[in-house]
Amino acid sequence: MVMPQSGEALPPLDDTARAILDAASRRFLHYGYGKTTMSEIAGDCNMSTGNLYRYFASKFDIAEGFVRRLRTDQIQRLRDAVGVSGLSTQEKLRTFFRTKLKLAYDRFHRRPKAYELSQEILKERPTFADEWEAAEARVLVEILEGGEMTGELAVCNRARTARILQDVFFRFTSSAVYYEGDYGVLAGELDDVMDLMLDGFAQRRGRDSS
Amino acid sequence: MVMPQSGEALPPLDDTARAILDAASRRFLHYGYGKTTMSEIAGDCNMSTGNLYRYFASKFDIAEGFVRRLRTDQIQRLRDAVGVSGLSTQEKLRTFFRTKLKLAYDRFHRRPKAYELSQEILKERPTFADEWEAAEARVLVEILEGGEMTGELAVCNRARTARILQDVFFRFTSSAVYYEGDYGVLAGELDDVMDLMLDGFAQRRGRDSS
DNA sequence: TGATTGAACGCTTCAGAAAGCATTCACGAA
DNA sequence: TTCGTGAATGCTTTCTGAAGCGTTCAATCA
Repeated sequence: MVMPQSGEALPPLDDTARAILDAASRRFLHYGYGKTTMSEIAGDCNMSTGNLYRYFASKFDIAEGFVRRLRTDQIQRLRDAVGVSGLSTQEKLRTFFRTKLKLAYDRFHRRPKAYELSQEILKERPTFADEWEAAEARVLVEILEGGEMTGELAVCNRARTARILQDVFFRFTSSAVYYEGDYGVLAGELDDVMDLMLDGFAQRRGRDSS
Repeated sequence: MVMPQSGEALPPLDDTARAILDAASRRFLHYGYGKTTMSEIAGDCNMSTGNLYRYFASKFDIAEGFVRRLRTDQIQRLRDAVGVSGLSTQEKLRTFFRTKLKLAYDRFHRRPKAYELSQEILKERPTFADEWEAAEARVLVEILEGGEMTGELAVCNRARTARILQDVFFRFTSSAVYYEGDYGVLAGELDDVMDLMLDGFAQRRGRDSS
């Protein structure tokens, strides 16, 4: 088996690798990263510590694998949320960011260990963080594309527009806010921002078509 | 003399209090909060440590005083920047946030100790942080008022709009970004966001006047 | 009476020793 | 050749006692 390198895109996981990740995930969720030891993970899988290193380059990489799953799941949920039929492009954009806020807020309050670990990994591995942002941007670009096809939107540069959207809603995906903020208030502010945003798009469409 | 309580709005400072704050500021800037001792501050002012507590309730309150000065200065700079004559309302809004980004970015890189201390105090004293946000919002509200008077803008709720603006540009005032981000890139993204924002306002004005 | 002092108190930080843990590697089993 | 082991290694965290520092207060000064 090829030793996986840090940060590289993983091929579909081995059974053993998956077992390791499962065991580690359980422990990370209950006790957190710091309070989980490699021996414990190995013990849960009935193997020795040394063998873990045949499947993951380091403990931190196991954690990255854990977060990668969360991330994949989250992107999928976002896709599902905006994929329901009958949504206009504007509704899709709103749903996207509402859902993202809700998922982040819930995870922050209901699975603090998972949230904390995500933040840690995203901070230590900028590449990985970029990967996630890019994956989200891809979903946004698809929404924008859909909007252009139906004529609901006129966007000159989709990737750039996606980036702008991510900038604009940054506050609602930034942990600092979750400590204090009541969810309802946050969601309300998000809607206000979205309204202004959409008016901006409307203005641009109007200008282009004139 | 009345013992000042933590967090309360300070009356214009006593000469002695100002001397303490001056001495403390010098030390905070050079050595940081942690490496500055109360004896050193007292020594610089030719007084005993005990006497410091007649003017400030705690070391942390001295630091708050220090940050309060920075904040006041920053608000003044923002006012100056948007106050130059001949600026349209849209240019004022752009200037406001460009200036804010520039000030924060510069302080982060040129006076890291001051930046760090600001962050710390703002985190520990939510009330104080709110005060700052409110002061900024006041400047924004004034800009918006000006825009309404000249008919450049149509805003239904000024305070709320100011809040939306603060939300939208949150990313550019959030420290996480300064580590990595090149200033030019950040400023460019800020402009992109501002363009969309202003289009949103334009759309609303158009809709109202129709 | 109001301002100031500096020693005393107890919490926090720090240095150095001890323990624990991530990681490696030489070796064995399938 | 692949998978797996578990003791050895050395980095990191934890522990503990001592030093340092913020804070208080009874006493002194003007």
